[in-house]
Amino acid sequence: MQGEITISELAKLMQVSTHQIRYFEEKGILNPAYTGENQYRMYGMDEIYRLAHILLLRKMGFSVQVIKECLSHLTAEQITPLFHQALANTEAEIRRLQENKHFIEKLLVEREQISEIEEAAFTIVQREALPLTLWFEMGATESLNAQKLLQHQGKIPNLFEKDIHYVYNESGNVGMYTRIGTGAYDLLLPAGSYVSRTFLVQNEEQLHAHIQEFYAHAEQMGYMCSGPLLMVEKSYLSLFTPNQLHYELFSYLCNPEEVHA
DNA sequence: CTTCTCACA
DNA sequence: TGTGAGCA
Repeated sequence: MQGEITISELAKLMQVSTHQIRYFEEKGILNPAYTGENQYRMYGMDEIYRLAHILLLRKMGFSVQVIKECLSHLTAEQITPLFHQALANTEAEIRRLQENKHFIEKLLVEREQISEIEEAAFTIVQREALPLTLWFEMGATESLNAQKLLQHQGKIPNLFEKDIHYVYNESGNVGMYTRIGTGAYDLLLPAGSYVSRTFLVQNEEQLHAHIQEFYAHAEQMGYMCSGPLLMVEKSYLSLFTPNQLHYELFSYLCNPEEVHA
């Protein structure tokens, strides 16, 4: 026995904590070469390689329990499917991080747009067709409360990171829709011209006031609004404006030419 | 510097 | 699956 190193030297060499090395020992996957008279753990080349292997497997996301089996009785054939699983898991993690990145980018873009919004301005906007999937419906006079959130939990992942579309239909109900990634949808907002207004409110009364104002404006300007009134809530934008919720009201225009003229 | 144990996230 | 505190 010659040339062995102490636990803190091994820790520094492998860029881990001494704690972690003792933890691996407690779990039975890394024993010291020997322990000295002073009870110090001492490690040689074999242990360095073994620790390197352990750290590699940890990086792949394996539990210490699984690593223990890899390093003892598992054959190469038995390990291969585990590696495929590790590959799938890290691909999933990459997708999760990509979504995270896109959301942050979207936040920054929308914050940029907030500052460009003209106060109390009604505008005509062109929209692409927008496929929406239904979350749930409620009476138009009802409001979204904690109980309702609880009842309809789980149907929409990352709800508070989404644009929530309130669609007021003729039968006096409001449908809550979000855009989901793929495939089927319950409602397709047509591409075309919409009259639109974005604003911030602190409470429900202000929101209702804005809705009334929107109707009044549409009538006054002679917009032939067809189809339902639409409202979008972007709760995540409150990150930039505490205690205020961001909304956009809009409605489809069937005669945009007359409005322009 | 090391050891161990305990509580904590 | 680790970390931090406290002790000897």
